[in-house]
Amino acid sequence: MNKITLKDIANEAGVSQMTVSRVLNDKPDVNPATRKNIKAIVERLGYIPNANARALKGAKTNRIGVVVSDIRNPFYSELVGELEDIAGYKGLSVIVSDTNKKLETELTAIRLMELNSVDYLIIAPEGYKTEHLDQLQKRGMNFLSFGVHFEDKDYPEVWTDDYEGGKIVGNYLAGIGSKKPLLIMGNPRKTNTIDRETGFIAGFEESGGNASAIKLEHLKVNTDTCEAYLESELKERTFDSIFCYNDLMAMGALSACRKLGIIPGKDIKIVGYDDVFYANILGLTTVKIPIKKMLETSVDLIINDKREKIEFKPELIIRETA
Amino acid sequence: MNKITLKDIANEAGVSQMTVSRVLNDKPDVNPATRKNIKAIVERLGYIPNANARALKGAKTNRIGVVVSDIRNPFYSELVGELEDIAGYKGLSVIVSDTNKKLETELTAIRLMELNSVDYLIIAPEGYKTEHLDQLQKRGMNFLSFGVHFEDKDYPEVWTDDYEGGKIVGNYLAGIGSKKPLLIMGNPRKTNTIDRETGFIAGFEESGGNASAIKLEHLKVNTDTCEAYLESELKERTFDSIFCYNDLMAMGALSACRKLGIIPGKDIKIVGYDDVFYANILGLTTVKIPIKKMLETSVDLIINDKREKIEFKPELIIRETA
DNA sequence: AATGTTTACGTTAACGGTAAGGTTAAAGGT
DNA sequence: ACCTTTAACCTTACCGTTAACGTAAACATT
Repeated sequence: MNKITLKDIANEAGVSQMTVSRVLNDKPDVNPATRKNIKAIVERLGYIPNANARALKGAKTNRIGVVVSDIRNPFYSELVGELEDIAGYKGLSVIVSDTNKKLETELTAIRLMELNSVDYLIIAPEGYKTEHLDQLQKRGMNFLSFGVHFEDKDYPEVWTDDYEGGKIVGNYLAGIGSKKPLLIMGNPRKTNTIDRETGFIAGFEESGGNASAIKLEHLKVNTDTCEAYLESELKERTFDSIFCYNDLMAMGALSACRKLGIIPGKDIKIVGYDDVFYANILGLTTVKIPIKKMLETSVDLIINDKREKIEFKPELIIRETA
Repeated sequence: MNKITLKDIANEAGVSQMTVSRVLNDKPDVNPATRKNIKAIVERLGYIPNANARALKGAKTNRIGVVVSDIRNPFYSELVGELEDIAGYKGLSVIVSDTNKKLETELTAIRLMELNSVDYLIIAPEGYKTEHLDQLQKRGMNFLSFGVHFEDKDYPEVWTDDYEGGKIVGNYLAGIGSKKPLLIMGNPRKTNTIDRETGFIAGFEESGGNASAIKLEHLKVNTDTCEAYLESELKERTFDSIFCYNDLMAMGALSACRKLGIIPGKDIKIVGYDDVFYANILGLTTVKIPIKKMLETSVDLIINDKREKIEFKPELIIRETA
């Protein structure tokens, strides 16, 4: 690769490297004329400062890391996309890593981030374990937990009220006359799952539903859609509505319906979670998470080192499937 | 952040930094016993080598960059996801940047990559301009153009035959009796667009269609779906099939159909391009691009510095919408 | 005229790692 | 017993940048 260094600029301008460095970092103690001249040379030669050398000196790298569990899940790819927008405006590079069940654990993903010396780190924690987050905190990493709330920890966090999210769905489905809902949830050890479940049950009862009629299933989330399961299950019709842990699973349900000739919204009610872009395309009723605002808040918190916990509220988006 | 350095390991082991370095890089001239001991200490202390210092010395950073135009487009997020899988196995970190029309151009994205001293760079070029790619080549960057074929350039490339892709759709739609197809394409200056168009026209005629009946529209790609356009257009029914530049646009068409009560596959034929995950969910007939194989090939080419151009063949996936 | 003050630089050392070359003690050869 | 070889280290210098400190000249102050 091309190697234009500070030295080259300094030689060209007839000054020391330090003076160039000062110009580049907008520091004082430089004659305005010299400054202007150096800037012109930098421009002309197309000099790009070496981020590695900077990082080595302990200066900011302007890199922000995100750890997500599956970039192919639209919720996360939208998250990354939004973050890139926001970060871009602030001159930050985004480094993405997904934990991707196969080999990599969240821990190795985090190591990767440290390796690349990110200034900030946003983690959408997959699990319920917090050891690695505790470690991060001890080591002084400027990170934030996104989407998951750890009651007893003092990490900075930005998340949505999952209990409330479940509840508005429970209220709604009971309200439109569902008697036997099926909940297709994800990992039962995640607080997100538990909150959405218990919220749903509470809401369903509150609006006159019979909680004991609720059927609960825990399936793998992500790209493993619940399609296969549903195909067999849908035939028996032991339920009249489905509430899915996320839109991806709901899309699996929609797909199964289509194959079986069951019309969502009419024959069966289906509700997802996340309000992903495709939910709109598909007419999927879902729970919207204000991801853009949450990310703006997250970036604000993290770059200004505000150690706060901020909860957002979800919102029911009613479309055609329920 | 925690700062365990080579020096710390060296002190602990009672050897010089260089010896530790040799162990870490699997180089010779170290006593097996010493090597074992050092490895144990490294493990125990959880030492992570500083990638910046390495990069500064001109060593490999093990970072691979990808430049895509919109991570929210499932084609690209799947691309990134696959790449992370492949790269992960090889111990590479992936740095993502999207060019994201708003501010950032492809050029700044590329600069970002240089800034972060990636060893390799995969670019899915948005435009038809090649100056920045030429520059990259001159500067000796190890990059590869993904998905776009530049006939007269000698960049390494991996792409699919877009002409063929358009042609199989043209053949197919004429074959199932479409008389008046509508093509909804993207940027008319991209070779991808042109090839898919001309391929379609050729295929349509080849299978007995009347090419002059084809209606052609160029709309913005990406998240700006063609929904609004279609809603008004679909009412008049001046066409009996739609071939979209990509699945995202086809999903917009599907959505418009759903809102207007038009049944895809029955009332109108719809074909997309890319065979994104959601195409399967939606039953969308589309053209499949062997993205996984292409990426494996890309990574192989780029890390082994093979300067080749490799073309892949697309495949028609027939589902319910056509 | 001698002494502070300010401005605009330059010098040095360090960040953490590695390539290149030097050093030492033991082993081997004659 | 002396020389050569080799294994297994160590030392030095440098990658590009910047913090901290140093300094010379210009100007102001008494």
